[in-house]
Order: sequence, then C-alpha cells, then structure tokens
Amino acid sequence: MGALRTPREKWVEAGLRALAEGGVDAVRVEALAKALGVTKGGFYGYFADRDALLTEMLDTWERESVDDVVARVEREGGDARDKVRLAGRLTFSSDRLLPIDLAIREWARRDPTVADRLRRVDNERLQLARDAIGTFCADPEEVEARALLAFCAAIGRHFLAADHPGRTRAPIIARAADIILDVPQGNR
Amino acid sequence: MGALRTPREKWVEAGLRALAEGGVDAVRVEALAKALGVTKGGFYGYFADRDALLTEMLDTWERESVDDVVARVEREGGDARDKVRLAGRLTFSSDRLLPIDLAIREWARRDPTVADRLRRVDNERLQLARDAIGTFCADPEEVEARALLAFCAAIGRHFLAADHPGRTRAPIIARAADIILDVPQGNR
DNA sequence: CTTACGTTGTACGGCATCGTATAACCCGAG
DNA sequence: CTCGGGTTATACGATGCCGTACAACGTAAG
Repeated sequence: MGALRTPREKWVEAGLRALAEGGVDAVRVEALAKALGVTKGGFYGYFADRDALLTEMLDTWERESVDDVVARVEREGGDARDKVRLAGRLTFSSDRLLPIDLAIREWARRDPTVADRLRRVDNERLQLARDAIGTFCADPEEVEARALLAFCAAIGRHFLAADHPGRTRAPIIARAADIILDVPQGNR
Repeated sequence: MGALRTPREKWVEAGLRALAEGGVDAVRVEALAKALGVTKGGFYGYFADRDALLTEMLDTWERESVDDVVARVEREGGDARDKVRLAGRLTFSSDRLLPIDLAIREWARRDPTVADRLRRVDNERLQLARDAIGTFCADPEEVEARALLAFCAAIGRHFLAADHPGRTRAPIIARAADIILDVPQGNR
C-alpha cells in the first residue's frame, strides 16, 4: 500500500501549533500543509473539512489538559497547597499547553461549542482547586472565592501587559499565591 | 460641498464594535460598510488602508479607557478601596469598554505594536491600584502582589468558563475582592 | 516485475477580502 | 439654475482560502 507520509496526528499537531501561535483563524488547511512540507492533497482523506480538524484538535487538547494533568497530580502531589501549585504549573506553565489553553479561551468567547468544552475542562480543574483549598479552609464561600482567585490569577497574568518597575514578575506571583492560599508571611 | 454622510468617527465606532464582537479579524472594511449601510466607497477617503483604521481605533480606546476613567475616579472616588473598586467597575464592567478591552488583549498577544500600547494602558491602571492599596498596606512587595491580583482577577474572570454549583458568580467575586483588599470578614 | 491501492500534487470553481479607479451623485455657493 | 467639490457607488484586478476532481506517484503484495 502507499506509504503514509503525513498521518492524521501530524495534521492535528500542526493545527494545535497554529492555534497556539495565531488563534483559530490561523488554522488554515493550506497553511498547515505548507508547514508540514506537503500540499493539502492528503488532508481531505482524513478530515471531512476544516471543522472536523478543529473538533479533533479540541479532543486532543481536552485529553492532554485534563486526564494527563489529573493523573500526574494524583501521582506526585504532596500536601493540598502543593497540589494546587503543581496543577497550576502543569497547565499554565507548560510551553505546549499554555498557549493552546489561552488560544482556546479566546476562541470560546465566540464559539458556544468551544465554550461548552472549556466549561467542562475548567470545572474539573476548579474542583481540584476547591478540594485542595478545602483542606485548610472551612468556610465554603471562602473556599470558592480562593479557588476562583487562583484560577483568575493563573489565566489573567498572561493577558496582563503591565510592568513591575525594579522587580521581576516571578516573586510577585509567588507572593500573590501566598495571599490566595492564605500562607502567613515569615512562616515559609 | 458634498454632504458628509459617514464621517470618520462612524468608521472608528463601527470598527470598535466589530472588534468587540469578533476580534481584530472581524474588522473588515466591507463588513463595516455594510453595518453602516453604505459601501466601502468613502472609507479610503478617510483612511489610507485598513491599518490606519486599526491605529485610530486604538487611539480612541486609549483615550476613553485611561483618561476618562482616571478623571472620573478622581472626581467621584471615596476611600482607597472604593477607588479600586470603582476603577475596576468602570473599566471591566462597562458594556462598551469591557469587550473592547478583552479583544485588545487577545490582539496584543500577537501584535507587538498593540502589546506596547496595552502595556502603557495597563501600567497606568496598575499604578492606580498600587496607590490605593498602598494606603492600607505597608509592605511594598505585598502591595505589588495585591495590585497584580486585583488586575488578574478583573481580567481573568472573563476568560474563565467554570460554574459555581449552587451559587452565583457575583458574591464570590465580592468575597474574592475582600481577600485581595484584605478586608476582615464580619467587619463589612 | 507487475499490479493494486492508498497517498500526494495539481488544477479548478467559488467566495471573501483588499485596495484602486472612475463614474454617479448630492449639496451649497454664486 | 448651474456649477464645483467632496462623497459615495460600482466595477475591477489581485490575493488567499475552501473544498473537489483527477492524475501522478510510490510502496507492498503477488
């Protein structure tokens, strides 16, 4: 049989790369083909149309960013605060996942189907944060507020352009995490 | 002289509306013309090209979202915490400004020119937060962390899709604001 | 080697968009 | 009323993209 030079996954992978770099609108069949060094000839053998690729990209992302992260946190996580921090790092500091995640958030604001998927994913992630924070905070409303805050900070910081004159971002983020996780200062 | 049916500002206004609803890629000359009930005929009399319109849209946004907000906060603001809350509301709860702001954030991630402008705007806004928080918090690092947190929460919440089973978002946000602004509970 | 079949390249029609050119139009001045 | 100028509509070429059709190609099986 004919050799399979550009399998299905290559298209999905290229699609996610394009999504990460330029948003949904940058995911164009002919551009992906060019990036893969082929023409779009083979594309329509795997996918009915561009939409089918987009759907499969979302499937891949959902699997990677929920199942994989949850599994790893369960395997490695220490105490509750560490788990939140690890989940945050895995999702929002990954060179691969982070840009995809941000691009999907933009996309979700304008496409209800994508918004539904993102809701599912965010709900699972937020539950992780609730569980962890709940171990050291009794008031349910406060748990909810802190979990929301953790999430907003993890996402929001990437959409924020401001500088911190005379400082670097990292220690400020760490300090902000302490506030969210209610860590007394001088006690670290 | 010929009547001026569709002045420059109309195009900018329509452009900002399109930006708010569909992102930069939705700002297309012919689509704006259609929305204005004319053809693109007159457009190129005012603007050299699409880019010139985009630049002018950014000018308008920058003026509205910095100068106007700062002026109004100075005029109306009560104590420091109230000022932060008011600035947040004016910018991030405005039906007009909020969607534009979010769209510009997406845009800025991919266009360095826009990123520079957004940085200028965000820096001014963040300084407001620093000033206000500094009035009740002595540690400069903590001020920075809380100001950053306030900002991340204001932006991040609009990119977050999660639900809060059995609750509404508003009181949770209010509680989160209390955490950021270090308001003791039972003392409101 | 030959054949069969899946993969890829090429060509095409259709559509949306940009930016230009030019003609039609409309209002106010004289 | 007529004329002049800016404003707008229309037509155009160019580009980029989608999805289809078909021919060219290459590998594995026989």
